[in-house]
Amino acid sequence: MARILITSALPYINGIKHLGNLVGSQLPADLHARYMRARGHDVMFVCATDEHGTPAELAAAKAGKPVAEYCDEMHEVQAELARGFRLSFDHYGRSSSRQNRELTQHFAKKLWENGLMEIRTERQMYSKADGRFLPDRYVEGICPECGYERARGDQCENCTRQLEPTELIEPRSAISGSTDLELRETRHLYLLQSKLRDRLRDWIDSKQDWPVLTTSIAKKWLDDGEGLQDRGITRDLTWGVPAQFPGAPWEGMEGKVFYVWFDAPIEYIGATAEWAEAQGLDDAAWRRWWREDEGAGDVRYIQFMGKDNVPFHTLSFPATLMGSGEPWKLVDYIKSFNYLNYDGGQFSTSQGRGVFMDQALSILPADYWRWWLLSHVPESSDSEFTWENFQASVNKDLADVLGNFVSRVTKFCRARFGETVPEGGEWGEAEEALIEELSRRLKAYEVHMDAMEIRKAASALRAIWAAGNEYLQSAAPWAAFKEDPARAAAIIRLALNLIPFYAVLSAPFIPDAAQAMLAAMKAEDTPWPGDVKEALAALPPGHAFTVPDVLFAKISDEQRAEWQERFAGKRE
RNA sequence: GGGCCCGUAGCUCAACGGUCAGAGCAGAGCGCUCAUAACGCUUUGGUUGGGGGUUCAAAUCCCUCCGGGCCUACCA
Repeated sequence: MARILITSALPYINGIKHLGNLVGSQLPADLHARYMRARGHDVMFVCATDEHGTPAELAAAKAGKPVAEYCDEMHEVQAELARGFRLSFDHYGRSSSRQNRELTQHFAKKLWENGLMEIRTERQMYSKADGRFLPDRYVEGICPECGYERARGDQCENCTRQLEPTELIEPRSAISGSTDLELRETRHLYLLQSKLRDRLRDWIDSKQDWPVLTTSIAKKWLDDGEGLQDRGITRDLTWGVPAQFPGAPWEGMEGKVFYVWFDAPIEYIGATAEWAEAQGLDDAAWRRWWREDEGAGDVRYIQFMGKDNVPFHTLSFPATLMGSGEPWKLVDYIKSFNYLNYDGGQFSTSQGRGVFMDQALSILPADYWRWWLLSHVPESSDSEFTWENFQASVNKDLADVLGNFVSRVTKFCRARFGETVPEGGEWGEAEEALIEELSRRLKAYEVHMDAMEIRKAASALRAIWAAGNEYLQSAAPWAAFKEDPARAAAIIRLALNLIPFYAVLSAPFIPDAAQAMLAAMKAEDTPWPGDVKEALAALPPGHAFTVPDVLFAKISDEQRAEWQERFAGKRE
């Protein structure tokens, strides 16, 4: 039994996420966690809401609430949606937790002691009307290059030129519109990543099995221009982890907080600590997942994230862990994803274009979305959601191939033999051939699932479902029943046994339907199949079952058209 | 400006430089009738964005053009 630590990129607290966000980290992470648990491994799967930073403060202000209260509410909303999508976190934490605050300050202390931080003075735009320093992109003005009137302080969207906020003509606050801005000096802690460049490069170079998408982004940052840059890791905000610790030697850091990108990944550890507390366990329980000197030596750590998150996970966070000088567990494998597009364009939170997690669950059960999203996950390049494709995939794969298989088998048996597994008859060549085929396909499925090749795994799973229909068609129990009822009984006994077999294999993708299949067959304790032949004899003659309700209803053309219209843009 | 990625059948996607470029869906034909008008079998369909080059051999490597996307470190 292996020990596997799985983390998904943290969803930002600010608002409900769309399906592109879901499929880019949390959903594939859940698939892997469920699969590994099913294979008997010891899994720790954590995620959390990422709650600090300027956007959270602004969103709270817009909602007219104190930021802490806003985060309390939004955390619960996101946690509920995660449950709705059946994301099987061992713990869904919060980056604003006590545990994360303590860990973040601990790492800062160690980095300072190890000479990897320093205080630098810089000048930054301050808005008197807003009473806050403005991050570059929160300063707007006229682009000095092209005259575009809504250029941001980091870059002009129109001509793509990179800018400094001070270059903008008639600069104003993007928050209030106020033009009462001034440059003020402010002091910040910098993480001296440049000192860790060689260690980071050696570490990246040792990861031969990482996808190019991951290593190329990391190397770009390591080698581009003057190489890896030092990063400011504090901000002039009130909401966040105070840039302090007892006895901190940082004069002038009072009232400042750590930058959200510094404390957010530390919350992976924090969430595990929160888990221990919630379970009533001591610190050793979580440290055995994270400290190589306290039991994490045999842990395999896998991170799931969108490609935009890669630099922080290949460089910044490892720099924090390495720089501490303590034996913290570094990631072993990073599974990163491209983007999911929506019907010819991008998902857009601001324009309400695309389907958001709450909306998705309001129109269809989680399994429909899970199946489509996972079987089309953007692994090798950006992929595309269209309603036509969604409807076709769900109707064909889930309703026709799998759902209808369960229906035809259970109903045939009920009509001819009653609601118990029939006895009599022998397995012959057709059954041996099926077992051989399923053994081969199961092996392929496991190989792809182990390798996190999700689309290939989905395809292999579908082929396993289809094999049941092929078998039934050629064995034709309805014809055999007229001549040789015992033969029909043998066929149906095998077909009934395929249902729990399918349920167990499918559970990582479609957990609710799998549960319904197992419940109908009264076989909730079915384990992952070792030997296919044995697995298909698990339900003995005389075993009672029930005919389940329709597992997957089809999506009609009318529904598809309505949803297509409803989610085209401009969310109310 | 710099860097990276992508472009393959009507659609969504596969293919270590090496058998006639594959699969699912859609389309066509046949079969079956247990089932959610479901299932099975057969089948149509591609000058791999254009052009050039390297090679015994190119979807794959190189150059170039066209089209689309991403990143560029203070949104996260």
